[in-house]
Amino acid sequence: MNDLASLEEIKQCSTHYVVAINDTLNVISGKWKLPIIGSLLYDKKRFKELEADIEKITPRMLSKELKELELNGILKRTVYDTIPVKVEYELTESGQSLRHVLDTMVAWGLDHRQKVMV
Amino acid sequence: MNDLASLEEIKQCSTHYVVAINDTLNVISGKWKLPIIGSLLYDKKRFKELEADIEKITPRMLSKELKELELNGILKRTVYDTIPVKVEYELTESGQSLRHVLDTMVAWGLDHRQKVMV
DNA sequence: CATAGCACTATACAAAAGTATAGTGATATT
DNA sequence: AATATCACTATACTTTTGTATAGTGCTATG
Repeated sequence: MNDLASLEEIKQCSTHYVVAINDTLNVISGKWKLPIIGSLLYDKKRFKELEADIEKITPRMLSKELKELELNGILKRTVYDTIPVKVEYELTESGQSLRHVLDTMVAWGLDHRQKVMV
Repeated sequence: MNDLASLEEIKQCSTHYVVAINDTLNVISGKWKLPIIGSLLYDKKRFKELEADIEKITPRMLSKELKELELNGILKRTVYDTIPVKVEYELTESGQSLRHVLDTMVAWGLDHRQKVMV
């Protein structure tokens, strides 16, 4: 194994890392994803409940973000065949497992704020 | 302690959480922050080195992001009084400690990709 | 029969983030 | 004297992200 080959390996490896980090980032970044995930961490909720829970969000944004989160496998949408229809949103296993990532971010955020405020 | 009071406490507490998470997100989100931090994880580097290291970044973006990261206490800028001037960028302790957050994000990203790809 | 609630969608617009391209002022090299 | 290097900055532009406002089709209630 020469230096160039191992350099290539390092690059490919760090590329994989960056891809994985970006997968995670895409799921939680933007103005509304975190509030939505936060609101669903302990309960399933309906559209109107989310809308009431998350201050200032418009139905357009809520609808858009819910679709994206569903596509990304973070939440599950269930339509009940009642009248009027009832639609429920709940986190998937993946969505629930974000809790660990968020905890780590809370810890870093608090620690960093304390370091910077000295 | 009545129900309303404890609800208020929960809200305030989760607000603190959200603030801490956003502190962390602000430091790593955007197109170029992660590549820059990644490039500095193992070495201090000069402007031109970073520019060469990070494919397709423009000097405008590099300069802008470096400024922001410095302001946020993630990296330290050192100017050497040589001719021509030499400017070095290196991660602060806070910057280095991001490694743990990034590791958690890598783990979640890989795990999630595997779950979704089934 | 008007009004309200549910779960959204449509259209137009504004703000933020990122890109392209060129240029600065100092010195050093050919 | 022309060209190159370093560490950027300036200006104009495009793309992405988010906002504002109104409206849809359904049914239930007063």
